[in-house]
Amino acid sequence: MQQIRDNFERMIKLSDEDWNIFSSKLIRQEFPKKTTILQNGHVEGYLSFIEKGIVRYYIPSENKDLTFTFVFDGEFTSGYDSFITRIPANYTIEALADTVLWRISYNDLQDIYAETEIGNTIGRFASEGLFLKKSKRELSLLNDSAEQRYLNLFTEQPQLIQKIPQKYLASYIGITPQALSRIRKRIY
Amino acid sequence: MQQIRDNFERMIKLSDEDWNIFSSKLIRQEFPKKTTILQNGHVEGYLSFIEKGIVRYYIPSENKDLTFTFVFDGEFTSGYDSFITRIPANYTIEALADTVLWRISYNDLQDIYAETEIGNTIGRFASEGLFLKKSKRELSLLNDSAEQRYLNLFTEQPQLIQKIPQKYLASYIGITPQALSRIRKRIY
DNA sequence: CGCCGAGTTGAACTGAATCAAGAAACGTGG
DNA sequence: CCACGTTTCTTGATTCAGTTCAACTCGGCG
Repeated sequence: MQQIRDNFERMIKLSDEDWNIFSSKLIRQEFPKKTTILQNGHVEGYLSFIEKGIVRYYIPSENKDLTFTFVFDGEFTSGYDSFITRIPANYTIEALADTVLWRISYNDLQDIYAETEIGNTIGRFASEGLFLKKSKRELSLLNDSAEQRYLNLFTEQPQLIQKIPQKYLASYIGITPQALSRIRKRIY
Repeated sequence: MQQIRDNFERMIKLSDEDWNIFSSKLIRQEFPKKTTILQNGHVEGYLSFIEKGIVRYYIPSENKDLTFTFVFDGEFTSGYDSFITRIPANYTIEALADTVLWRISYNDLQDIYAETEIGNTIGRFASEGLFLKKSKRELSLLNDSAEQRYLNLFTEQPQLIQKIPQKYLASYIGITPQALSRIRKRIY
């Protein structure tokens, strides 16, 4: 839990009182490897903080899934568009490794928004952070070649290349597993 | 101005008092067609609301610019990543048509965040909206063909195709002007 | 009227998709 | 802890969408 508070306090000063209100709503939940955290077609009920684990977002499809996000220890995870809009998600979130989440429900978070000074500030910082992440990704998808995007993963997220099956990485980069295999061959 | 208030009130109830505090900080500013709103390399100083006009975001480059965003009447515009982080933007924002903005400066907005109950809520909604926009775009870039992305513009933003030079649309879609010309030929 | 940038068209080229088959790694039950 | 079956990864051949370079047309504006 201290990990979560530290994470917030990188952005904003948090009084003990505000923290107590917020943390009293957090629920700890474990997801073994390969289990589903949010099912495609359901409304996201939680904003979650990852104590430990890896999480993958993907759009399921008969031919092949489209993986578009990974999240790691120490970050927030949520089907955030669904969480905000209360529209069912068109993607599934699963644990790629054994994962431990601290979660706050939608209703509890709304209460905090309404009741505490700090709630909306936290919500704003979370949204801003997610926006920045997506902005970077947009430019990478428009500007960089597939090979460049793969190399970027090395510098930005080395854990990723160790721990995540190539077929998911390939999808995330925006190419087929075959193409990624050939890029790797070319590089080494 | 009423337009801006209406825009906020689609998201949230706004007391006259809160609105007065907020709107007292807004500055009206005009940008003739083809003028620069935010110059590459500068820190974004404003969050702006577009009363009238069209705005283009692009990364300048010797060979060819990369256009990655358009914004229209009735929406917010800002080099928001730069605005949040206070890091100089690596892109330029320009008026594609004669444009009228209502702007709030960074410092004034921070005061509002600090002083009013409603400030952070507004900031949160703005950030959430921008996040949703970028999320959609990510999936479109990963999932759709160039032709599909062009067709999507018809249904989602028909004004765009009328009013914006094809070379900018091509860049936004992620292809060359030549490729877009051929797609158009194929379709009609 | 002449110029210039935008758009179009053609030809050659390239990165990645697709289809297909074999090799390696993985996990599950005996 | 091994053996088997399944999934993942690799490699090859072919096809395709989009790039690049180049030449030409069109339309608007000085």
